[in-house]
Amino acid sequence: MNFKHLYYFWMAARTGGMIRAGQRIHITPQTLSGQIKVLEARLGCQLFERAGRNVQLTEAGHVAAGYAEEIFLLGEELEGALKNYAKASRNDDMRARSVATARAD
Amino acid sequence: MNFKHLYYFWMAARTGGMIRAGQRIHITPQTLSGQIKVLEARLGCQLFERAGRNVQLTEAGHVAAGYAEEIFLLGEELEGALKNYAKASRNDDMRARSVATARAD
DNA sequence: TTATGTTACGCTTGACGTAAACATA
DNA sequence: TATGTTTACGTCAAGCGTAACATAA
Repeated sequence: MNFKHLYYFWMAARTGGMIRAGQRIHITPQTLSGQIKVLEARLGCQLFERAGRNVQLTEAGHVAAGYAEEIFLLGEELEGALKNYAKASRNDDMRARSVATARAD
Repeated sequence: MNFKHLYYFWMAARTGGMIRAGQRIHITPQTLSGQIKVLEARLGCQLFERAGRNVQLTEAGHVAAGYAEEIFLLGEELEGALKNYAKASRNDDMRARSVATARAD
C-alpha cells in the first residue's frame, strides 16, 4: 500500500477533480492522474470513472475514500499528539534540568 | 507525515531492533536507522533511545507506535475490502453483462 | 569477541513531477 | 475553453555496499 498514492486519490476524491486537488496540494493534474492510475493498478480495481468532463468515484472508490479519511485523520492526530513531546526534546539539557520546567515553556 | 518512514519505525518498534526489522522487510539497518532519524527530525522528538546494545521506545515512541498500529491495520483492511471489487473490474465485460453475476464469481 | 546500532561516503535506481501534446465535452 | 489523459524526459530521494566506530553482553 503506497500511502502517497492513497493521499493523492483522497484529495482528488474530496475536491472532485484533478485540477482542484492539484491546486490544493501543489501537484500538477498529470501527476495526480498518473499516480492514481498506479494505485488502481496495484489495488486491481478502478476508483474513478469519467463523468462527462469530470471524474466521479466508483463503488470501490467510495470504500477506499472512507478508509483513506480514517487513515489520514489518524496521521494528523499523531502529529498533534507528538507536539507535546517535541517541546520537551528540543534540546537534551531540558530533560537533565527538569521535566517540570519544560512544561512552563 | 511520511508514511514510509512511519512504517519503518513501526516495524523496528514491533521487532525490537533495526537488524530484526531489516530482515523482515528486506531493508538494511543503516537505512532504517537513517530514515527513522529523518522521521524523528520531522516530528521534532525522539522515538527511540539506546538501551544497552538494543533500542527501546521513548514515551513519545509508544504514542507514535499506537497510532502507527491503527493506521497500518486500516491500510490492510482497505486492501482486503477492495479485493472483492478487484474481481468485478478484472475486465470491463463483466460489468456490462451483469453486476449480480460478478458476485457469484 | 561478538552483537547491535550509528554514521559516512559514493553510487545506482526507481519514483516523482513537469511540460507539451492529445482527447473530450 | 476547460478538464482529464498520455507521453517523454529530467531530477532527486531512497536504498545499498562498504567501512569505520561506539557500546555493551
